[in-house]
Amino acid sequence: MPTLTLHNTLSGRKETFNPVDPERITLYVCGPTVYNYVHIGNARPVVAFDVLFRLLKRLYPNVVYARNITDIDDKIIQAAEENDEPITALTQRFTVAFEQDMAALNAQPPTITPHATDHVDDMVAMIRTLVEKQHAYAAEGHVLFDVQSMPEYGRLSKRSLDDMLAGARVEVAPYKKYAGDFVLWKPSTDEQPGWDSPWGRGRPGWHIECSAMIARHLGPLIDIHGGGQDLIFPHHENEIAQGCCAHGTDYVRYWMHNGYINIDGEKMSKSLGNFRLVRELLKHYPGEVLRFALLSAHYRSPLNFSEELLQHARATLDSLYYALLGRGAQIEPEPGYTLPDDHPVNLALCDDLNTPEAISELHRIAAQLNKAGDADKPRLKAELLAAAGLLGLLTQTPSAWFQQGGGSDALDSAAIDALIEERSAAKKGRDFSRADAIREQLERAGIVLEDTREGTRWSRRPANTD
RNA sequence: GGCGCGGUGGCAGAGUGGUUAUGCAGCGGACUGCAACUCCGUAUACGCCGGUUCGAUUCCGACCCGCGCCUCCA
Repeated sequence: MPTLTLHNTLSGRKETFNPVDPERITLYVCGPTVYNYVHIGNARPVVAFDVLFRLLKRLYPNVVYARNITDIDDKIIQAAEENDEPITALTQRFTVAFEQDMAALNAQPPTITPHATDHVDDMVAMIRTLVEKQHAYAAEGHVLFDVQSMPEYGRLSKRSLDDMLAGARVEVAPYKKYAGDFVLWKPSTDEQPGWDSPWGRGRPGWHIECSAMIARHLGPLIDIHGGGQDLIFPHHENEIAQGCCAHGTDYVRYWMHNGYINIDGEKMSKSLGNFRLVRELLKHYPGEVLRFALLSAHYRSPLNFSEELLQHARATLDSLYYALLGRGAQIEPEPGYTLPDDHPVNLALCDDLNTPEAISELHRIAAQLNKAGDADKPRLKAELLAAAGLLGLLTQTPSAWFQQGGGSDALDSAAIDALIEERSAAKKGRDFSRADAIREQLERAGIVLEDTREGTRWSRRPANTD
């Protein structure tokens, strides 16, 4: 079995992965707050950690992957108010939308999808423990975590308390003992959603849900916790504080954080308003193109998101699907093929998810397949499919890939086939001007023809490819 | 101000103490009725200055530039 190395934010370097229990690998990734459709930046961790999930399942017999749904939050309350809609209707709507969007990106569902509102009791219990252990205190209906009670606080984000407060831009609430203390529980007004607690009716702070749900479903100490770099501080730092202080143990062995998606060199974010919704992008590009684009750079690097990136991703997938399609008779992949452990794609992914390296290996296999004699093609096709499958790519049949799309006004395949037949007859009679006229006619409708030894085949070219 | 990350050929993007990343685009060929696909060949690189070394894009130090975080954010 190849060695899996992962970049750990705690140490700032790649480390060999040593699980707490090889019989039960535990992975947690921060999921969405469901008050809107998700943007492509939200999709990056989902796709990156989906590759990790697939890889871990290859390496270990039992992998438990949890990704939460944050369905209680002040932004949700505000959005529901603006829509004049019950909170649960709003959160259910966007939870379903999120799951649809991620499925379109070929991301496998996690093993567990815990919802924050199903775990308020767990959160209250955990907060109570923190108060008992004197890591938290109640003040004016709030409960706050006392960061000064934890000497290690700041270890993940590599900051001292003094450094953090030096640049603080936020007003300090009067009920805080110390400016860096963060909210575990806050009071609700009668209009706001709330739950009963020892500190009165209220609702949880943002960070406590992940700690409580991890403890409930995965245990006090887990193997891997992932998310975007912007969660390192404060969210994950505070999770560590809650988890370590409540359980008296370590919290997470390996912290993994993906880089940002940029637009024109600037971070894409909800607050800057320069985001691209996955749902919108899916109207113009197949989900696999978005997935490929997200995997074309290493997960920790910034990724500049642009039309050009997506066009390139589509063209590259075209070329890989061409290799699967072949140029003559259809090739059946060798049955029962399994990717060897020392396969370059497997090794690339085991090296901290080096997806660009893995993709370059896909090109190498595709080139071999294009050149191979008939005897070698089934094995190479099976190899390409298995290697790409580890990345969640090339999961469609080539003809489905090339013929997908086409709006309601597009030619149906029967009409296309009829024109192709007419063109073939014209070619046979050496009437090339008629044959070319049909090629041009179809081209205007977004259909590209290719002549092969086995006959003519067609594919849809998106109108926005220029 | 504090802390962190990064600067690779026209573009995207890996990697390495000494021999080709890879893809796209370019150039030259082969194939093709036209085309597409494919194949063969080919040019272009490691921000700047020092240091260590037989040898540095790769290690160390300074500098320049860009980006991010410092309690909304994937």
